[in-house]
Amino acid sequence: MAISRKNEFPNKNLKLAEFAKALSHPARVAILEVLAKKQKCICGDLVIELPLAQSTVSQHLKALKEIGLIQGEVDGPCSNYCIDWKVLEKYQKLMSQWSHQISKLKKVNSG
Amino acid sequence: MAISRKNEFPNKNLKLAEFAKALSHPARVAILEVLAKKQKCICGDLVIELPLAQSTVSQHLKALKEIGLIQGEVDGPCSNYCIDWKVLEKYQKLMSQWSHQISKLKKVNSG
DNA sequence: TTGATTAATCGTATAATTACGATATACGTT
DNA sequence: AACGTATATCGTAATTATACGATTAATCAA
Repeated sequence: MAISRKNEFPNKNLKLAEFAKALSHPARVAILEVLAKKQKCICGDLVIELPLAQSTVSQHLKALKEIGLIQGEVDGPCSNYCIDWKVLEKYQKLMSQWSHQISKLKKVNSG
Repeated sequence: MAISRKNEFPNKNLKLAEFAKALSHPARVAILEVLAKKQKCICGDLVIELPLAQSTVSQHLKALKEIGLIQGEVDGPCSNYCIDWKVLEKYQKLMSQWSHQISKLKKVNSG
């Protein structure tokens, strides 16, 4: 992809894009839904629910963890995953504010 | 990426992921912002505003066009781009509903 | 201690994304 | 007709993402 130019964009855009990227695969959307429903669960539960191999699910979990949307605590041989609501809500607010900002500009222009 | 498994996920998740993917690069977020502000503009205007080559901007425009978020109409040697508000608002609603759905599950579990 | 279970990581293959320059195409102007 | 302008597309390179099997590591049970 040659050298990335992402850093030359404003930080707010970067943050929004980061969140969007986390949701840009249906598996990660599904993982967040399952975690929200079950409050917490282990990787194996997700492997049962999703049409993906264990290693692939683990990879998606890692991606969600890396931007802070979920946390994993070791519990014996398992890892209990759960949503970090504070972080998720921060990103959701960012997305919702962006949506409103965009929509407001529409009204300004058409009015 | 081997064979994609995306089609094995529910359609609602696919649609959300599709929208998220469109916003997963800060350049595309910025393009939508500029289009919202200016109501419509040509590719050259965006090239001035963004730290990217003309061909790269054109590629991002194509991606946004392919999922229907923007439209482009030929106007002489230029192309006038504008947001398709109906489509954008449909996606925004999907995102907002998903956010609420997730947050509601949090309350159910913690209450 | 041996064996079973769970999940993270490694290695790897393939595909998609991002970026740019160069070219092609289309239109307007002179 | 010839030239300039605007942009889409092509070709290409580098990077990142997605997917899986195999291995490793860690824990628990017998």
